[in-house]
Amino acid sequence: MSRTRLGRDFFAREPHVVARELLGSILVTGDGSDVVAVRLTETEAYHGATDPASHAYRGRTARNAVMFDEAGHLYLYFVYGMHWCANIVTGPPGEPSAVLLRAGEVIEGLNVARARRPAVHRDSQLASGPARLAAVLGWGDRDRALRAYGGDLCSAPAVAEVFAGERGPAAGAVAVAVGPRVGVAAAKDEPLRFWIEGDPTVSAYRPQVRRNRRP
DNA sequence: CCGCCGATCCTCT
DNA sequence: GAGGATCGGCGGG
Repeated sequence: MSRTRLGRDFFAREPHVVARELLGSILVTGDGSDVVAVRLTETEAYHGATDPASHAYRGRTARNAVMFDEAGHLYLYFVYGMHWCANIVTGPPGEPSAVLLRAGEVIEGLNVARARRPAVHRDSQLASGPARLAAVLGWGDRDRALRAYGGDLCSAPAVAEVFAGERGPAAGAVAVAVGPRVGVAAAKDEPLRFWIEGDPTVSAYRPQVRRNRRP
């Protein structure tokens, strides 16, 4: 079966538009016996320099430089000292916007995915969260992530391998739900998180909580 | 099922 | 120094 690859034009639009239309599309990594394909079921939009929750809010740095680059680039962001999250740069051109890939359904390479997520009991939980999704795709630890990007995580080399899906909102096949983003303290009530209504692979909602650290 | 908590480390203040 | 775009384990109801 041949799949239509999403190109730069698809990604070079407002992040909330891309985030919504990305639902149901298929992200593929690996080759040969390593192939894993995920149908995206949950995304979040980050609106460039005007969005206080965006990593580009305080201007360009070495770490967020890729967000100022061309739309379509997939990059990994290291969070909480141990997890990686996959994002795709979006437009409009000149604005450092991005879409965070929050969850998906593994539709190819189930055994590879299970091996990368040994603690999981139900397949619907394999990629039901941004760091879980990244792990399933092979970017769950530092070595793998570095290998995937040739040592420079902040400048992904190419347009992400994302293909149009048949079970997405574009085909009218699913209902899209919208709500607040997860895990962000700033602008936390903005409805910029999109997911496929009723899909079991969507992550459980965890409202942002501020916690005291140990003394 | 729900809520709390520790782990872990890099970046920017 | 502080504080994350998180996850999984544990304890209680």
